[in-house]
Amino acid sequence: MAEPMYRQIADDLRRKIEAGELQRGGRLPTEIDLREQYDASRNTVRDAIKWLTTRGLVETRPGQGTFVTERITPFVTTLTGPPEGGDEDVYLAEVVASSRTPYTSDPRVEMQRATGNIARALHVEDGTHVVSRHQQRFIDGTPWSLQTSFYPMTLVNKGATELIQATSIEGGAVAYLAAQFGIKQVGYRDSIAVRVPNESETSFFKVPADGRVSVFEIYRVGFDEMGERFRLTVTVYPTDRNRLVINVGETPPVDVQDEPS
Amino acid sequence: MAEPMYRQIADDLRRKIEAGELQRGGRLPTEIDLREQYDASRNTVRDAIKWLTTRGLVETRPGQGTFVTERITPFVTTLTGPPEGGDEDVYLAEVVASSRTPYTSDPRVEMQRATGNIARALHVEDGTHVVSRHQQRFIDGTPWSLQTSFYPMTLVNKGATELIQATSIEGGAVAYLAAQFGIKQVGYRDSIAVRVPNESETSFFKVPADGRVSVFEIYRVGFDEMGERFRLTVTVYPTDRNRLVINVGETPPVDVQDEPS
DNA sequence: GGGTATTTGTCCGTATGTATT
DNA sequence: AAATACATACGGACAAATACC
Repeated sequence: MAEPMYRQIADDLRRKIEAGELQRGGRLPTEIDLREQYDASRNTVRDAIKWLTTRGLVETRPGQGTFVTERITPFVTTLTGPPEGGDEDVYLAEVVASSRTPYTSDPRVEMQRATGNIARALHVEDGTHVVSRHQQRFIDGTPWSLQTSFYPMTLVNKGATELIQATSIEGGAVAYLAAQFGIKQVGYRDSIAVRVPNESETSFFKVPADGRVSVFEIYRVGFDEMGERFRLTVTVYPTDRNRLVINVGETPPVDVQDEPS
Repeated sequence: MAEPMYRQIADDLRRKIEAGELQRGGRLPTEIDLREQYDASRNTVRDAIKWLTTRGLVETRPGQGTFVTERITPFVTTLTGPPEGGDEDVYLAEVVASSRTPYTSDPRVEMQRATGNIARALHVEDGTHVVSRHQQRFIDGTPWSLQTSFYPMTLVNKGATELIQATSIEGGAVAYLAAQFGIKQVGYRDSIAVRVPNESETSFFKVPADGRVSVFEIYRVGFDEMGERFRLTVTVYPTDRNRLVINVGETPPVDVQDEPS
């Protein structure tokens, strides 16, 4: 018995799913039925289902059954854009171009002390005062991303008071800082990691609480003309419904069939 | 009883881990000990451990025990580079710069027919003949990425016979095509997704077979001066040991403390 | 190398709770 | 309210991997 029984059951079910014997979105036999079908105990059948669940092949719904997961048509986010641009405008342009309806919540603004990653990314001392602006973004009503931007409090002291208003900044904060204070963004750097979502993220994105859907965590640091870091934006996207795109050099426009499936 | 018992146990253990009561890399009490400690059954304790395992907080080793996972110092891959550059040289430069030792296997070369994603990405008909070159890459002996490049067979017919040699191409395939055949890469596009690794990937990367560590899958399409797609490179990186970086505009060099942890 | 103790992995059966139809 | 289906929890038995003597 090289393979444990629950793995054999899982592999057989996976084969049936991939062969199309079990349709996308379709319901699997109940645990009791599978128990008889494979001559195993219900717990062993559940182990097999759990194995498939971890791999995102099926999902269970109490009272209803176990279902083959449907493929989500991914939303595409392009990370490369004009160096002087903020994130908001790029985001809006893309979403509108794909004829979807975006919605961004009003920001929750907080005064904080930068610690750990935040301080390191902004190149400030641990404990430095910063403004954080946190927003939720939706597309067609689906929760899409959580975004938090951090600005050194020194910008506010210099008069950039819009940063501490709990309303969206017309045209975006980056354009506001450029137009009003001459702080022009000449470049930015993104650092992309993948991690398990925390509790508030799972509840906002409505992903299963068992941590099998991970999230992209993107740190974007903006540089001004002196090479100083004047903002940090941390954006979190669920990996199950998002795809990131990067263009370098001369690239023709994306067309529909470019999307891998 | 809002929270199930196994969640309460898991939360308590997580708290102890995050508070430092259980050290990184340290061993948890045995399942039997935890069973007595929390006055639960061994299976319930195991459910709690499974919950923590899915979130990457602990890992189990048969015959040894359950351990708090250690943080892996991530390797950083910069996706933005010179538009005319291949991937190999950039990769080598980065690895050498961080004083690590890279190793790339000789390629496994196959003649294939492009289907599905491959055909779509190259903008060729389904079933078109292509050359695939598959390589394994290591850093300091650790498996780091799996890479497969696809080239239309028409390039070989035009004389680019190095593509079908099962040896590394000196200076990289992109430079070879530019120097010998005038096929200059003027830009490329990366499309980044996250998915669960398949069986050969879990075994190569030595990640747990239960699918809780996912992988980056990056499709890189190269464009020539006519805007045509002449190569596709698919690279897979485990997300637990890799971080991707993108630079746009003018960005100062990375320094050590930039690394989020 | 072999044997033994320890520890996690697999599998069973059963009972009860909770969500949905 | 009743039926259905998955979720939680218990206890027990044996297997497999590892460490240690």
